[in-house]
Amino acid sequence: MDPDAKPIPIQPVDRPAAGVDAIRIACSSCSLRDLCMPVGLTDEEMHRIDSVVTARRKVKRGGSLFRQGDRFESLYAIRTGFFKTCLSAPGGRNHVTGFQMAGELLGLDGIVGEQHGCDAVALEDAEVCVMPFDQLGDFAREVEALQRHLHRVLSREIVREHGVMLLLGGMRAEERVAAFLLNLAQRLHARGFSRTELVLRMSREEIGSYLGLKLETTSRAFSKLAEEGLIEVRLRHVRILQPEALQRMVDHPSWR
Amino acid sequence: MDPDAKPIPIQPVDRPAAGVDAIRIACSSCSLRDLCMPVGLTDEEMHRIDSVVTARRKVKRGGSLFRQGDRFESLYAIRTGFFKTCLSAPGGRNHVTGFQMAGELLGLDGIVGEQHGCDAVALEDAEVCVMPFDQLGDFAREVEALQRHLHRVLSREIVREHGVMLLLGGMRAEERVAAFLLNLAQRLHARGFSRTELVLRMSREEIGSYLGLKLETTSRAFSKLAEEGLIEVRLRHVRILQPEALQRMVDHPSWR
DNA sequence: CGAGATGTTGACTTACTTCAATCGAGGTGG
DNA sequence: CCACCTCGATTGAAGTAAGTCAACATCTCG
Repeated sequence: MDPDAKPIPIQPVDRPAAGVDAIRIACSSCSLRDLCMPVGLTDEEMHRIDSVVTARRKVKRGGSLFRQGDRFESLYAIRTGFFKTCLSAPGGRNHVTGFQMAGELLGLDGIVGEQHGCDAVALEDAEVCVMPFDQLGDFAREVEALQRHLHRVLSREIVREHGVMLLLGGMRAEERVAAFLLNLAQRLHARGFSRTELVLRMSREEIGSYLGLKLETTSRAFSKLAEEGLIEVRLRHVRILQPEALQRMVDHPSWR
Repeated sequence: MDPDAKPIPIQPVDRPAAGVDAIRIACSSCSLRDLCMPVGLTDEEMHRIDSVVTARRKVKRGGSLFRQGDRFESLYAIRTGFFKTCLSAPGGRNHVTGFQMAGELLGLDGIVGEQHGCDAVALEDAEVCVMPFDQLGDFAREVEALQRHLHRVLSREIVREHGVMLLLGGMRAEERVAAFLLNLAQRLHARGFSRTELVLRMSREEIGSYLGLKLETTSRAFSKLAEEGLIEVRLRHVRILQPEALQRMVDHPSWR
């Protein structure tokens, strides 16, 4: 089920892999810099950050970057690919707590307790930057901008989860799916993709788990939204036809 | 509806209020220190923290410590009393995101965005320590232990919300209430109260909002648990009769 | 091409909501 | 002191959204 779980080769910075991707690891020249890192760093500070991000790691589709209970040592910044984070509760049950894309951080819930609090599974072949947390902390004590950035990233995750709680606590199936699609589209758009056309990387079951719905209910909600002319769906391809109408659903849910 | 919303008098450290509570503000001599602050600080560092916590603030039952949209300037550590945090979504709807008690921090979701992301409402007369976040940050850059502590507090909140998402996403009413009661009892017990006997500070409606249930459903769940002999309920007084059985409900929910 | 995974749809069941009536505790004023 | 009121909690009956079970369609990949 999980072909390449743990022993994934680390790509050291001073010995880049051969081939097309043999680029030196450097945040200073990374196109995602504005997403992961604070803006307005001096060259000196930027150079220092380059020394914190020591390695990259590739994760194949279906493989885990880390698992619940693994020793926490690093945060990971996604360079390419798409992840889900999920909790495995006792009894074989499983709950998706989020989906993450390029430029977003993984592992924040591991800081307390020294071990990862969830699984991070790649939904497509992915590559991440490894950021040893001790070094990140050392550096954050020297550079206020980085410290502030770290605090904001943590706080943003708290706010994001508030939104999910709102969704789980008081929206009906179609509204949840609408919120999910708008959120995804907005994040993809911030990365230069279409605001209205998206390809889902996850199954109906994974979406359902995230939204607190069964897969059948999720599927029905997609169909209903399509029937109402708000979206166009064919399997994992979704086109948002009436973003304002979807937004209205999210802003004015029918109860609570 | 809200007798003392905004203009609550600040109690400066160098001019303590007259009367029984005329104690110098000092984390170093605070009984809740182990809950709010990292352990193992030197006297010097402890003294420095005392200079960060510059003021206390009293909030009457029903009053707000801060409101969604207020400018974020400080974190607050609860000294006495009990709070709820709630999001007011457009349309007059309202959702409780958490309940906080002595020794816990309020305002973490305000760090990103420079403004508070929720309302913090006192469920009983309360007093908090005001910790200006800029100063806290300055100090965290000097003392690694404080920095680590801050990171852990933020991370812990993320983990806590994961638990709530699990609850909202996949448990039935009775299981949610069981989880809620056990969590409350555990936190109260860590503060020296009984592990089995508790007085709820919040209404059925507020509990329901937190758990994603209507107040009637919440009430029914309480009654059912009582009927099954797991708890004893009289209004807001709850006695936990079979903690293990409750724990089993939480560990082995019937679906998802 | 065929097998297995993934997605859709229908019929039925269930858990929660909704609406409404009742009860009891706490507070106020005659 | 008690009648009265209000608010929160409880309980019942009816309605509904989502879950469950199952059949079928469609895509993917060896």
